[in-house]
Amino acid sequence: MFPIGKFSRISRLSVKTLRYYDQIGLLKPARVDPATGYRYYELDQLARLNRILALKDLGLTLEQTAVMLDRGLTAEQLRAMLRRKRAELTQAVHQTEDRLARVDARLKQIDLEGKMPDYEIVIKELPPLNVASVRGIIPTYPQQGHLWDALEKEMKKQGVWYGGPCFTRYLDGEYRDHDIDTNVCAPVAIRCISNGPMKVYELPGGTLAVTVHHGPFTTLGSAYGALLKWIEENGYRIIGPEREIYLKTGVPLRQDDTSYVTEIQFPVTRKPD
Amino acid sequence: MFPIGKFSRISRLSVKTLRYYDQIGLLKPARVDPATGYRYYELDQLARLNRILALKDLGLTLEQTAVMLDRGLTAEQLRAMLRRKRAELTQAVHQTEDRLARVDARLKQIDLEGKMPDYEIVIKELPPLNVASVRGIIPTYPQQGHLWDALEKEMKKQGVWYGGPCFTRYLDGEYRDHDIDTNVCAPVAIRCISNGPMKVYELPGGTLAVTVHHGPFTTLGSAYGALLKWIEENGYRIIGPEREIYLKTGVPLRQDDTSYVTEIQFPVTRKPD
DNA sequence: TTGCTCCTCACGTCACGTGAGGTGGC
DNA sequence: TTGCTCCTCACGTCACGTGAGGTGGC
Repeated sequence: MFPIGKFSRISRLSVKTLRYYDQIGLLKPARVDPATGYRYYELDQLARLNRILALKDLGLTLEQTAVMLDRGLTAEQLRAMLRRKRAELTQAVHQTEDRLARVDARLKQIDLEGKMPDYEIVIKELPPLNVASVRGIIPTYPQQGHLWDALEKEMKKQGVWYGGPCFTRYLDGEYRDHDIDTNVCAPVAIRCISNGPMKVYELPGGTLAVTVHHGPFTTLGSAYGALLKWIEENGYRIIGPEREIYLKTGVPLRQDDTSYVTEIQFPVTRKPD
Repeated sequence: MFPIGKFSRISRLSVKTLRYYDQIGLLKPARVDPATGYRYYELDQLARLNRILALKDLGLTLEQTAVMLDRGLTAEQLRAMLRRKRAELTQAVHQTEDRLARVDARLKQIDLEGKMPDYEIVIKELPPLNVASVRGIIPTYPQQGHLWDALEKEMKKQGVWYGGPCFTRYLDGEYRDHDIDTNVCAPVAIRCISNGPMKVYELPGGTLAVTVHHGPFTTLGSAYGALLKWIEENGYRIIGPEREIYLKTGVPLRQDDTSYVTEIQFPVTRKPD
């Protein structure tokens, strides 16, 4: 019978850890002196302790470890648990590798430009979104006013309110400086219906690479440039039309208003390695 | 000016998160109503928020993020910070991959044998250890009694006490069944000196693959087998003589006492990928 | 007035580590 | 008696999430 200190030296676990394992019922001492509360362990308990450490080492939580040790698991349950762990770990490896790639991209950029980037890019998961929208071909980017007018008119007619900031989607799938296939959108509650040029549908959710541009529309190009470069350098691939979200604009709309705020979103997916 | 709920929807961060960032001073609202405590944010703050998320995304803690944003860091400091992060992440990837390999080894084993292994193997880091020891060539493993006698005699003469369980090291570096180069050791406090056959020295610390055998010395072989198999399968390499630690023995020593407990340790290192 | 939004505690998470303050055993 | 070991709280960690209980604004 070893008091906790000796058993700690034998097992090379801290006394605190042994007490904690006692507390959560993972490894109870063989005997506890009822008068003093002293814990006494047997060498036999090293077997269980080693099993605990081995499972912990595989990445199981202490609770999962307790379950595995105390409910006699079948080989099949064991396999299932380990397979789940395997999937988790594989994903963790990928996530960390992605992160590493982003750190590397930062380092490279600092070496080139000696400073933090002008645009911060973030990956976000967005839920699906119900929108009312109007689609049309516009001669140049600034000339989309009539699409907005048509959308607003129909929304007013149906008495529908905006459920968030409006945005435009560019559907060509490549950069064009004229005759651009454009889709102006307003988030709405679900109770409005397609009518005339206005279509109501659900935009699917998913993974988006996002940045925010503070400044006039005339300099939006640099935000696009930074975002596209980032997507390329970090091993993502664009899988759908981008969205340009007008977080702050004004009436009348001016192309060179420096107080405007615009968010750009590209749906992306990781390139396979 | 947006109250916290609207700003939450724009930034796609939870209200709780925004309040938390306020609390730790990472992102204060542009204005707080002194009467109601209501928080109000400006769109301008999205710039800082995105910078925060981007740095968090690289794996910095919120505290490190705050440091980077608030102390104007030089490009050099920035680089240093990111390099440290890089090293951390690289190590994390390796650790997770190792873990994955261990889970795979388990799965394979379950497929083969349909159960948990008889021996649990754990990797441990041990500190250096001062030992008194006697070395000699013994005809077979059980015949090491005279080495122990010599060690005990000299320790008694110097009045030295055992500082932990005794152990044997086998120095041949390969398996032999006769004429084994053997080193019997007792941990001691530092204040004893080499004399005659007894040598005092410091055993270096390091990484060891460890298992515990519960049973007689006659079946120690299966513990060795399991441990060596594990080392092979998990991509480690043996880099020194193993230690056989006698956690529980008896007087007189019996080869077939089933209550004995013995720990086996192999110094190892990861094989390079 | 009714909902909705906002507020501030307080507690939980995970696997322990770090004291503080006190007692038992040789 | 002096050290050493052991004990039990209580609190901290990290980045929030989850209520409870209450108030402000339209």
